[in-house]
Amino acid sequence: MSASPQPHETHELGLAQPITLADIAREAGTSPSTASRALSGRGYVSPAARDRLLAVADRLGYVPNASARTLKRRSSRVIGVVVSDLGNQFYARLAAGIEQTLREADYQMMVLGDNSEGDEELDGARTFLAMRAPGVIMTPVSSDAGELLRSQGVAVVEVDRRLTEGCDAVVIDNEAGARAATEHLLSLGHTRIALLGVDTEWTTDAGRLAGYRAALAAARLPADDRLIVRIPVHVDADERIEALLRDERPTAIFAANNQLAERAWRLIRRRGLHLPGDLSLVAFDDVPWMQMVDPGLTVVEQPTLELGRCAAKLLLQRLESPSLPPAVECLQPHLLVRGSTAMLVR
Amino acid sequence: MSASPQPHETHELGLAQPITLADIAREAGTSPSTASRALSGRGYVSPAARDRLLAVADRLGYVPNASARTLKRRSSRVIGVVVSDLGNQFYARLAAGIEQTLREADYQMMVLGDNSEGDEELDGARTFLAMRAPGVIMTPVSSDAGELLRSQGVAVVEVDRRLTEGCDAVVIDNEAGARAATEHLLSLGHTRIALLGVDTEWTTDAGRLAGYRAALAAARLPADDRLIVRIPVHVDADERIEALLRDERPTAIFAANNQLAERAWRLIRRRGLHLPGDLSLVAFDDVPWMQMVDPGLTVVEQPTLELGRCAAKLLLQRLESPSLPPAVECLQPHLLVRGSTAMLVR
DNA sequence: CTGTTAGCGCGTTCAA
DNA sequence: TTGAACGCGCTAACAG
Repeated sequence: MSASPQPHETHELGLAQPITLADIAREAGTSPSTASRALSGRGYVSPAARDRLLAVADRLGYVPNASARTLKRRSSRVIGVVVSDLGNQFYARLAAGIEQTLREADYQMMVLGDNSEGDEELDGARTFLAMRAPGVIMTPVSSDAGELLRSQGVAVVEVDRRLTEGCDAVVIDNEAGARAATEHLLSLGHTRIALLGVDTEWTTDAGRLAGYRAALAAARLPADDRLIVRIPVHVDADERIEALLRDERPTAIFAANNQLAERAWRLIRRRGLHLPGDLSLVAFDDVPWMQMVDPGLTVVEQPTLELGRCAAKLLLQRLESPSLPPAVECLQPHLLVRGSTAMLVR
Repeated sequence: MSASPQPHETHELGLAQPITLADIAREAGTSPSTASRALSGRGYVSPAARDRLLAVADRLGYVPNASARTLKRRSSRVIGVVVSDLGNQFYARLAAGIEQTLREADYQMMVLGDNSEGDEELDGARTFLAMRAPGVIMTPVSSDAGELLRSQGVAVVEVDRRLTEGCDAVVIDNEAGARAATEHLLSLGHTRIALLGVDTEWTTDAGRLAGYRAALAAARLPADDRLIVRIPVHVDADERIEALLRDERPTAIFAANNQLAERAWRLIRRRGLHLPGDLSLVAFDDVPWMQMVDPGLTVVEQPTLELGRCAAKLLLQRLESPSLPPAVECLQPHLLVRGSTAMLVR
């Protein structure tokens, strides 16, 4: 029966190969199946046997082989997350929100960054397919990845942007946010308001552009196309912004994301222009530096952490009930006025 | 033989179960082993068979089952990374550096955050053990995780901090950096220089403290313990910093990491103090906001991305040659003077 | 160069 | 309540 106590004092310096269910079963004098039931907590095991097994497992530092389990169960506990850029605080925060609710449900998060590149996104999808991830959350670049995933039965939720019809998604009310920003500027007397955006058809950019336009239209102001600067992904924004500053001289700028806001802010400063005296600036998405600079930036704040949490919840729900109709959540941003916007003095 | 062409027009809306090596072998009229050899590129396969196999695999969108492969090979292509806080730009950048060189070597990175909690770090280690990760890179909190990992034969490299003797590591020359910062302050005439650090025995904090002390000693200045504020992890720094500002009034502060620098900066501003007129401030570790605020912060800049790259390289090397003696790389930081430090006016 | 055989570690029948 | 047998998908021996 059970062998001698065997202190087994840690530090098995050699290439101690991992102990398996069979090992602990043998040590506890049961069959592997019983050990499996005891340690995975599914199926009947007598309390006595369970205790014995648990004790042995603990003593030997048993770590279940995730690959074997995944292979058998045909699904892992890893949820894939693919975002545009992990270095951007917006996406980092989004991931933090996701991670938080995922770990409460005992799932592992694995984050990958595409660089807003469809190819890398597709690679990521394949990685998650290979790992048999039951679900993936992404800020979609192209719909290829999502379609591939869904065609293989993995649950997908799109977050921040919405690209695929019939897919779970959680987004921000971009139009409302952009409209609020623009209206704020209009209320301060600005009429030459520039929009700095990304040139894509993503719902984020399209929505923010629409909100900007709507606000102008409501104020019966014509939209001046020269004031609408839409910069393609991966194109250096600085030139375009400089040209705007130099040639068009708006009295106010609405920057549609934190990245563009940063570029604009730096160029404004480099040019020796002052906020808000020479120019007003509003950013979509609040990140820490915007509160630290002087004057602080007026922003459209988004509930970024909540965005992530919500996406994770949606995914979890989908995993439980695959046949539910697709859900789309829309969270509200809100305007936070700081010092970078002021009354237009003429 | 091979069945009818089968267009297979995507959108297999059902729960299309993943296709396996057996599927593509059957379709190509070979045995699974040949298919394996062809697709994994190890072992002899006739060009003809290979082409056929590759074509079928491509057509069917074959994605190898990572779990099965890992189970068989007893090792995965996933390298674990565990850092203190993914939200901190320092760690984010570190991870970016790691990811970069890892992917060049065709490894996947999986990042986990402990919150400078030994427990969470240990959980992370178990996760990677479960996944059969061949190696792990970490900013160590306690040596338990590393020891567990190494006892199971997984390669470990410590980065930023060094905790375990005989372990590969890549660090910054903390002492030199701190000394440069303090000397800079001394050269400006400051004598009441406070140190804001973390209260641990980690090499980062110990090194920075030592550098600070060494500079004072070299200037034949006594170290005033009331000016040395060491804040334990997870303790709110604000109170301690406020007390320092209120009760001790140093003329200069050396903040030993970006986090503490941010807290200090905010409190200084809230108190209505001006940099560098009322107080000089130097930070260890440069992050973007430090250049954006006015005045910009004088910092000890570290090659963070390179730190990550270097750690990954070390790991890769260890994986190739497990028997090499442990290597410890030490990178040099350097002082970058901006506007937050100035001559002491009395 | 190819196919057959066997087994990685685990979970899940099914009988006992 | 337990154990024996099987198979998840892939790869490594070994024959052929």
